[in-house]
Amino acid sequence: MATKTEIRRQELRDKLIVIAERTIAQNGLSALRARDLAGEAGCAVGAIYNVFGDLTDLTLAVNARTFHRLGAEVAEALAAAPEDPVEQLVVMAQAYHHFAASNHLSWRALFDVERPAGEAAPDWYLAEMGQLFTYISDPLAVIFPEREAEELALLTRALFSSVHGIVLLGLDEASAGVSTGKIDHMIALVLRQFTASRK
Amino acid sequence: MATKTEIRRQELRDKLIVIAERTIAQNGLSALRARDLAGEAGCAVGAIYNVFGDLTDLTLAVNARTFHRLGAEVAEALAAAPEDPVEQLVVMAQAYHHFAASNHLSWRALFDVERPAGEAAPDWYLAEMGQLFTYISDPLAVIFPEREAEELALLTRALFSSVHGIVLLGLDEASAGVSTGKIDHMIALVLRQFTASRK
DNA sequence: CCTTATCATTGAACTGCGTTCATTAAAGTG
DNA sequence: CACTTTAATGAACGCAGTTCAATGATAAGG
Repeated sequence: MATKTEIRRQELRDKLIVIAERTIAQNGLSALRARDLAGEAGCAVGAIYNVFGDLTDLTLAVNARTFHRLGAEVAEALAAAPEDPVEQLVVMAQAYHHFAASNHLSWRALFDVERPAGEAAPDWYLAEMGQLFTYISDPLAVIFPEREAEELALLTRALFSSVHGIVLLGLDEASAGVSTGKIDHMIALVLRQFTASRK
Repeated sequence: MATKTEIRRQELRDKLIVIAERTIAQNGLSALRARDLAGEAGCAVGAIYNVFGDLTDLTLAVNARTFHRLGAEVAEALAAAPEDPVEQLVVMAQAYHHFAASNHLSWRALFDVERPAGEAAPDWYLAEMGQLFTYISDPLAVIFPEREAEELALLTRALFSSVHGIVLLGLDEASAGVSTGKIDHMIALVLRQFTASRK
């Protein structure tokens, strides 16, 4: 067994993830450079490639952590939310917005990472995404008890995508000085209006 | 006057835009390379920089045309739509989806182009966007006659963003084989449910 | 504990990109 | 036609990600 080596590799792996996480959070995905990374980690550039296939793999490792933090914040908001299912949707969506706003560059890296066309998303992504969808579909099932499971699934995806779109385009302009309160307002407007007629 | 030169430059400009448009449409923004471009246009690499500041400027020129085509298709769909304002919204949103699906890589280039942080969007972008927003806010004003202008503007942006989000995430998976019909379904679901309660 | 074979680490070199700018060619002018 | 001014050229530059022959460390056997 190669314990010495394995331990060192694991330590380097962790160190690189921490550094990459900070770099992305502070300066964005485009600021992630192999030489800078090696310099900060005190290793050779080649060492990065002993531990990650390429920089995209490293970015995916960072993204997994980011997505996990996102899921945790949404779950936390849901736990503190009132019983009312509409309010739960609003609270979760605004938690999503809050996370995206407070972790803008890390959040963008979730979607800006290069993904080979037509390749399946990683398991951790599907798992976290499934968890988010459950948070949404549960209150939706209460609001729309008559709807079939299949249609509820479609509604769930549609609502998630809608909130995502509002946050995405909203933050684009928020960086140009548009108020963040308007985004929360739009989210609430859409969700409340969407659920105003429960059928 | 430098007519000879100006004509040549204009011709090169047009030729480069056509080539870049085709390259982006067929192989995506990342396939746009200065040397390939010069090779296809039969000019020197440096000539590109006599006519465009950089490749981003060229991309923006292509994007202006793409956005204009998008606006025209939405307008065309709206012209052929029924009187009912809800149906108009659905028809326009599905036209947006159809354009994005049929021009996937060109459509993505609209959003994937590098934009310097905190810099104002180009005029043509704001103009086309304003036009799209008008198409949306007109039927919305009919559906929600009680709402204030400010809130209607917010609703307009929110609905556009929602449809955009549904199309964006939907096409991501559509490239992995998910049906395009589901996207139309989600759009209709959201818009119909959103407008089911007119207050 | 030393020797040696195996494996891991290193960083200079390779490739590919956008962009520049000294050189060369063309255009305008008297 | 000579000459000045202006434009076009493409080799060269800088800066990325990635590789791999050379170097160093580790584990196994005596």
